[in-house]
Amino acid sequence: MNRRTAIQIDLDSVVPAYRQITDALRVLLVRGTIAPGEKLPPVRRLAIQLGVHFNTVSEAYRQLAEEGWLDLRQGRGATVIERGLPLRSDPKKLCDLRTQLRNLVAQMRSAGAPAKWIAAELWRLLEDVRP
Amino acid sequence: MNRRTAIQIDLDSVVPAYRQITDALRVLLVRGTIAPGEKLPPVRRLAIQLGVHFNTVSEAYRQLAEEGWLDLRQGRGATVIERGLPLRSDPKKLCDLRTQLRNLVAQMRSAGAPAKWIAAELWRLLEDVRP
Amino acid sequence: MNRRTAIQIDLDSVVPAYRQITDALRVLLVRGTIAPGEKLPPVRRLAIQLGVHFNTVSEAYRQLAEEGWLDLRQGRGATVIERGLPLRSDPKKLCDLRTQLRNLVAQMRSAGAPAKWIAAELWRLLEDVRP
Amino acid sequence: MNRRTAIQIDLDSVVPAYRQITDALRVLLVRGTIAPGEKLPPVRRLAIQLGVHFNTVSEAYRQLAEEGWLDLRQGRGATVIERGLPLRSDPKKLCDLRTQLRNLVAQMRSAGAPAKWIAAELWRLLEDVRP
DNA sequence: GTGGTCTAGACCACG
DNA sequence: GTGGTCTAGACCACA
Repeated sequence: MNRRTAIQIDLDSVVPAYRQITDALRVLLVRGTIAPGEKLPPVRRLAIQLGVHFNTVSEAYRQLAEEGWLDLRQGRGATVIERGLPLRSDPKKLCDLRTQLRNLVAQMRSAGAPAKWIAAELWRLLEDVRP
Repeated sequence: MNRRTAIQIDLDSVVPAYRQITDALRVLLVRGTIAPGEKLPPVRRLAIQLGVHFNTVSEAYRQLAEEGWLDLRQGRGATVIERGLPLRSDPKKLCDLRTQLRNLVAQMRSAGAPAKWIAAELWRLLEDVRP
Repeated sequence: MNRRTAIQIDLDSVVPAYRQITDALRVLLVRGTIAPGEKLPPVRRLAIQLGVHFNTVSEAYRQLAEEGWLDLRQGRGATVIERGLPLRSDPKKLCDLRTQLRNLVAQMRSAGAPAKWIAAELWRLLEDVRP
Repeated sequence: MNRRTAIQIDLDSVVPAYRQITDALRVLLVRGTIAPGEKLPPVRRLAIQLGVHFNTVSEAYRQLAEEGWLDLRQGRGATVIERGLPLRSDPKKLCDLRTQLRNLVAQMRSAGAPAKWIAAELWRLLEDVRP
């Protein structure tokens, strides 16, 4: 994990630290910036880098392991699992995420974002993620 | 509020009831299904319909009032404010929502959704909202 | 929860406190000593009674809720769910428990327990549980 | 140790490897499948067979030696000790194992196992062990 | 006043 | 030296 994959978190945010870490790493994983076979830094090291308790990083890793991104074992570190996208599809979760997307779009519109702007944002995100 | 604008909530969901109500109403407001000038049902009536405490509905209305959708003066019920989209733009909030969108897209990809599917979903949502 | 259902835990045991609580309560639930519809004491009160942190009790309740014994909601306490035995059967878990039983019996034999003694113990347990 | 006494472990299990080995061997020892006077395979050979570090196997052997099953003197391999069942009885340990049995039975009932099924399982295990 | 979340710290398990 | 467990304490969400 080098400069290319550095992540940053905001301890003053209402979003819990562990979730910020999970989210940041998931983006890097989806995008392929962190490739299968690579090892993530040890929980304690990353914790020091980010200025958080190691349990906070640990929780983030555990969640990504549950999502099928990491192989996480005692004494063996955290390794990114080899697998191609699309991963195993989880219909129930997808339905839930679709609802979240609907609500998020409504919030964006409510906050004054034009439909065009939202569409443009999404294009950027999907291109980012495509390869 | 008639059949067209009926909303439904799931009391067993992990999403708190008041947020389900806020979200559902916001979608209807953004879409224009509930038009400016209309009155929302009285807190107590909607509460009974949904099977929740009236404080729960009250909280939902308050939040929508804060977002600029409702006029909530004492004893006069909740009236949808007259205003055209786009509303006042809130850059800080938009930035935050953009981050949420990024993470949501990563989660969808992580859950096995093809990029095309995500794009199609968003299309539907934006068209739904335009007219 | 009265004298009949009082439980006791040993803080010096190698078995974690939360598991001792889960185990003790599960026995009472299986046996029917704590009946469906009853309310368990609030986490904080039981915690004080047992001399542990409320999170410890909380974890125990959560686990029992996952097993389908409790309805556990914010602000509404912990209520024993109405349902008849046998509950929904979980084959994978049962297979795992069978393996555990096999190993436990081997350990008992290894510790010097005659086969007859083990059988007698089990009879007592099953009779206890039957109604 | 031949085909009859081959053991298998699951490296993906939550149960640590060394415990799987201890448990599997103890069952064979209690059952008499591995007889007194026999030699267990050398630590390194078994480790390779099972795909684990030899320390893992070593730990398993040590534990069985503590339980009085193996003679483990340096350079002479692991020999099964001559002794008849019942072995020296350890009341304190038995009490603990009885508690474990009680909790295991409750878990089985909780997972949907009928009392009859549990009894049948135990029968099989005890008969298996008797001869 | 209920249960729940998040983070912290001491200690353990495993390789 | 790796990740993991258990308990604690401050604070939050909900009714």
